[in-house]
Amino acid sequence: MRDDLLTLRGMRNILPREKAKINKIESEIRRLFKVYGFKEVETPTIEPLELFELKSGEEIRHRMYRFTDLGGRNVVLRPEVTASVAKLVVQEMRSMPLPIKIGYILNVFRYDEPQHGRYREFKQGGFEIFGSKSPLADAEILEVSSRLMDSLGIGNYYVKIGHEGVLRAILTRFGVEENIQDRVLGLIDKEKLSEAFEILASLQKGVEVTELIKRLWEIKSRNPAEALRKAEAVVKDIPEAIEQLDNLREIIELAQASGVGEVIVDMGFARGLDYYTGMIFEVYVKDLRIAVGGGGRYDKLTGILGWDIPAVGCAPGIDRLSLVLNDDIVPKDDIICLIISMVKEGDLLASRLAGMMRARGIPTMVDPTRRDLNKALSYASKRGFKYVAIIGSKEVENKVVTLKDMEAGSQEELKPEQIVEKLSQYSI
RNA sequence: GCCGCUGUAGCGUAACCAGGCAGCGCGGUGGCCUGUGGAGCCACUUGUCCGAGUUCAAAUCUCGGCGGCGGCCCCA
Repeated sequence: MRDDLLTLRGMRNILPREKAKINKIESEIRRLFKVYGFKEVETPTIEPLELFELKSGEEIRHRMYRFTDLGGRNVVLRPEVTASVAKLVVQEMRSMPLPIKIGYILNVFRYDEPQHGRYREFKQGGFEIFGSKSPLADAEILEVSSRLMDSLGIGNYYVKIGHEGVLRAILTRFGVEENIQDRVLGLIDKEKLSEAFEILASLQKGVEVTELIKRLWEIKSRNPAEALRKAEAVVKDIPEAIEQLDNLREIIELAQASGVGEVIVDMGFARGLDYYTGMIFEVYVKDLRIAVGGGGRYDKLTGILGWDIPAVGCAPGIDRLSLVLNDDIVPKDDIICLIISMVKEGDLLASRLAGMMRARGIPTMVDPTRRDLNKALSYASKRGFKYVAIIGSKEVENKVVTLKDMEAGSQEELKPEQIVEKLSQYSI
């Protein structure tokens, strides 16, 4: 293989076994689209650079595949889908009744260093609800994320949940501007608290705000009620923050009522995307360090694009789900019968039989090689086919086909119609 | 962007530490064997990631690049 033609770093070929798992995950996601009323859409792979400069956050921004197209436009391969879908809704769906529920399954591109579960091209599913501020919408997003895990048979997962509104309410109370808030939350997200505090200190915001954030940041618990109680005690003098906490409590209660699995509340949790305004979460599988999905509320994003409606959504990571999925979740599907025509005069009968089988939906293959019967049987054996249909000069003469059961080793001479009938139980 | 491990045929590996003819298994192709001997036998197929350095001699030692795997960061 010429090494200048090798697959690019971070890109990969997806082989049949892996692809079958991915298909399984996608079909579960599409089933949930229908069960929950999300309409699937597709957005362009290439978007204007500006779309993601707006609110996607520093982390994603400097990992974009960006280039100038032949028309001189600054463009990127989408690093995420939410901004595109928000734009789609603003651009195309202004006359639709709210709420608008949109789903997607699309590939995205980020120029990260590849490692376990991280590629430069990967696939996300997505569930987005536009036009509702209600905690019911937040809870539904948590519910559908959780339901996907259940329906894929992934039991050992938990949801890490936080709320950017609480932190933002505190910062707003102390007069910190929004773009500074984005930076501070970004640093808190990276657990670089001291750097976040340096920014606040340089703005002369006093020690009180850093103290509040620090105490809030320390609250992490598997017991949501307990975490919320502690958080309330911290922000008791800031009504706007209390309001946000109440919102989080309501969301968690609704989510648990609908059957969301284990929840861990983390008040110091922020996310790298700047557009989040409220509840945020990530889904983790135990024993795997990386998130298999995430999401949150982003009430300001569509406003920037020209239609001010609240929104909440999530994105399951299809490749990462595949990583934790057992191979045996996908049924083996393979050819049931290999038709071997040993002489040229048998080809016509072979074609006729193959046509009849396939019309009935029986997975059938005609051996196209005209090799020794031994080798053809060897091929069928290695591939695990259930039956071979042998057509030689003897069969042509008697207008029959020898059907051999590869597992039992037995065989019988049958008319083509009889073979179709016998194997019709395998039709798909 | 940073760090660690690693790189031998299509795949899996031996030889590497301690420099001296690159070997094996699987696969693939062709042939032999009257059409079921799903086997066997024979033959063929293809390789030391790239580039410098040390050396009489480099798959082996050194350096750099590239790739793979993994970790940090971030996420999906």
